[in-house]
Amino acid sequence: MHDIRLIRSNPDAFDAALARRGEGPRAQEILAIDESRRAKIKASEGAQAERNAASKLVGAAKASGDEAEFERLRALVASKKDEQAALEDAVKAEEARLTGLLEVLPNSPYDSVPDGADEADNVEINRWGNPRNFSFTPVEHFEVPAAAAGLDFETAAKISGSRFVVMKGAMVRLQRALAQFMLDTHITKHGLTETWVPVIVRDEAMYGTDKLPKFGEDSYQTTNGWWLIPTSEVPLTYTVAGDILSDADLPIRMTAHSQCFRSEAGSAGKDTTGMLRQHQFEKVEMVSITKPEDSDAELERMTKCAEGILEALDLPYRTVVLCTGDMGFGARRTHDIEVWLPGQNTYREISSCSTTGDFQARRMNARFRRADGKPEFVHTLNGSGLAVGRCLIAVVENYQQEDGSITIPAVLQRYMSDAQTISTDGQLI
RNA sequence: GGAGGAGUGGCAGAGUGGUCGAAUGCGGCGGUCUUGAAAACCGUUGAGGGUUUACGCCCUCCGGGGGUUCGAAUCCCUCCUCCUCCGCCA
Repeated sequence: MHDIRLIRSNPDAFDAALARRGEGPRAQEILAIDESRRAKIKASEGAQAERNAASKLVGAAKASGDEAEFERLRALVASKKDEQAALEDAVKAEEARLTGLLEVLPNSPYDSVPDGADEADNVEINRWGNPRNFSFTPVEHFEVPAAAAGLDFETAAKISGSRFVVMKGAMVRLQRALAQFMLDTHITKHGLTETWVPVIVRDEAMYGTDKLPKFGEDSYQTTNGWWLIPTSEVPLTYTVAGDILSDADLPIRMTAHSQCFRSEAGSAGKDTTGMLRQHQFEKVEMVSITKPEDSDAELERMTKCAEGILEALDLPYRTVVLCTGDMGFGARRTHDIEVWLPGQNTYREISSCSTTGDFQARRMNARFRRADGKPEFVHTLNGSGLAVGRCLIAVVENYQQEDGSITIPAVLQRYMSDAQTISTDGQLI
């Protein structure tokens, strides 16, 4: 949510930021409503003050036995009450209009974010590792025999439909190993606190993390109105909703491993083969809550945490800063990490780390207090560390062998009974 | 699922129709005392909004929403949350 005072104090900057995200100017319209809203607040409060004053005199008139005065004041209070009620309704209507406008406007990008229309305009800021030289033509993950032995899309379709998978044997073991390795690394090396959260949440949590009202169709809702989380960013970030934290509590750094659910509305026909884009997938998420002055450094730190996982797995990647046109709704700056997929002969997104500044904090009223200071909004950041399913794909494709087997990355072997290979028929050896 | 009970300031906890944004205690902050600290004593200490150059003034908030009343923390309705007991259950 945008800060109305900021818009008031610099409407041109607000519109300029919107323009960078491809939105038309809105400041004039917003400020007109704001002005009308404030005028109505003034009128409403004035009527309320008069009502309060008269109301105080009623008791005194009654006590002194002045029945005429008592009745006169009573009538006055009653009329002021009606007047005030009408004015207050007008205030609420204006506030609803204002909120309705603001809550669907995307966050303002930082100056450091490159302008651009789509992913073609993203700017690479880091590249690590060299894609392996294959003595054969590498194939996609679902075509690698050792992986194909454990991936069953037909059965998944029978149970649930398209964009689901049933995994068996070594594949699931590998996925579990990856998640464990990511969590353990974040906990022991990166200092994040492992957190376990609900995957079913209320409206408020979705709204507070800017998934509602605009992106409801991207997520699933239960019949009683709860939402299946599209990412554990939602429950993790919402842990601090409504709180006034002490500055000594910050930063808060959390990590969670959870199932994520996405309807993938609008991506029909995209990535339909394999398990790159699923309705249900696993993700290890990182969320940080910081003081405003610390969030830029925290984004760098978080990005490094995610990159560290890929480096430990010896998977080549590049990191890009998303341009204004490719950035998500709530982000001020986003780093995407793209892992090399030899089967697709390209880099594909495996992590996205964003700072929202105080955008989410305003929506969920998450604040902190410095010694002797007034409450201030925290900054919130979120990032994948990493998408487990996509990491599984990356391991399969990068570690595939000519005979159809898969070599297990060294750091994962201890999670897989010290096996070194997944054989062509899907056995650990 | 059934039956009860409860949600008040950072925390604990009074307040059951007006003088209550709210006693008291703890905690925090400032001060007196002290070489320093502790103790004791004194003072101070919620949030949001409107308005003002500013000092300040005004409005709202006692879990959320609605209602009764001249007047609501207090009465009524409703929702949410927590607790206790029973039932069921991973």
